[in-house]
Amino acid sequence: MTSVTRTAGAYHHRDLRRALVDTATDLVRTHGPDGFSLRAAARAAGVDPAAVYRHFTDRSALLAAVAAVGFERLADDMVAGMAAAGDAPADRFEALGRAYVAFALTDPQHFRVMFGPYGSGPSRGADGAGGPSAYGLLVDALGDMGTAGVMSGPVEAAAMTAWAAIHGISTLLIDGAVTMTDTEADAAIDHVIGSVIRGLGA
Amino acid sequence: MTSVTRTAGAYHHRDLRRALVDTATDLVRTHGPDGFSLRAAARAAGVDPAAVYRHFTDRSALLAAVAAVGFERLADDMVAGMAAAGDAPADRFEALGRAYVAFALTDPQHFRVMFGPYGSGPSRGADGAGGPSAYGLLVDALGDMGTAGVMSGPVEAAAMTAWAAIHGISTLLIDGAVTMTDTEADAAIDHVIGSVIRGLGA
DNA sequence: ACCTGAACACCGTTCAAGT
DNA sequence: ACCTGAACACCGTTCAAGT
Repeated sequence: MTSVTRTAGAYHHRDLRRALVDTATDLVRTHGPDGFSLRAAARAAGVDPAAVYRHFTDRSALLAAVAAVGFERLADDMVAGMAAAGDAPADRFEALGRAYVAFALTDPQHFRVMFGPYGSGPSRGADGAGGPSAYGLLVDALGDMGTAGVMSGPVEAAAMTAWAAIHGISTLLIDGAVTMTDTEADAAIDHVIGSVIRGLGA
Repeated sequence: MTSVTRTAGAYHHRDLRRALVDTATDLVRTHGPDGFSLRAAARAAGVDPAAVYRHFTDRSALLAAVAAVGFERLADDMVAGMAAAGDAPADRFEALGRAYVAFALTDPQHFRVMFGPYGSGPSRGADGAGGPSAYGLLVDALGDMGTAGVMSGPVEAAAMTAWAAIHGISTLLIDGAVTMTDTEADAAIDHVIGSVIRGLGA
């Protein structure tokens, strides 16, 4: 009898909420926010569409959960990039910026949901996983640069400006606002990141 | 008899294509790209949904036309801002940047369509009205700065970097990625534009 | 407590038919 | 040449009903 090993509350799904977020994330990454549907996510999870409303208030709440997953992954990528970059604050900041752009170019659809009308921004990433938020990492990296004397001025203002530049080049590239070859795009990324670091200079 | 004054081919609409673009633009500006529907645009224009396909291949083609209207308006705003700013190249560039951010904050839904998966970018603005494109204006303004000796380096690279910063702060502000008061937002815009101009400095 | 089934008011798109 | 009308396969959301 399998009923013996069955854990309580695991009749249809051990964790439908988690299953829905996982399948929704996959659907968004492959088909984009517009191609994504609540019904398709329910279908992929093997449940009736109405079952989704037991765990999310509506379609946009499910997309917000997908966005939160994205911010956790982005923060992870930034931490990994900084770890590989070494100890020099400017190097660590550059690695953080490159991880940000790389995430956007690797996973444009996910990135779009994170900054679309759904996800409530990068501070959201702190919830759930308990890790640092993407924005917190940026502020910390700039704070380290200030301490090391390779940056001047208030950290918050510098953070907004640096973030705007890095976010801007990311969105321009993934939205195809400008037609570029891969090598041209790399040069543009280099130029933006170099310009940001020079702009922060003490 | 009214039939005497009727012009040829004006039975149902003098220009259904234009009427559809106008109503679609209004719908996008009030309800956003997601709230917009081809059927609602047809309803507002007083025609059957199927009639839209006589003028546009599909829903996204209609949205692309809305985006093109947006790029024409953006270029107009930039020209007006520069005209009011005077003759100094750096002042004119600053006015251009401020017009860009102001457009995004005033008409966020339209701005979103322009840079979403639909509109094919700002170079599109050159078509139709015959006016200059938003990107062309940016490149020209930077070229003038180079001629005046207040900017160094290649224009194309500088244009991408400046555009990224200005576009970035625009999208971060309208997507609510960071929560700010109006005065904080103004300060952030000032900081970004100042940083861009300083970064261009010869 | 959690999920199903059927229903409602919408979509985008197609195609034959009207004028 | 341009538009209508009806149809198709989808949506998001709600609500009574099942277990």
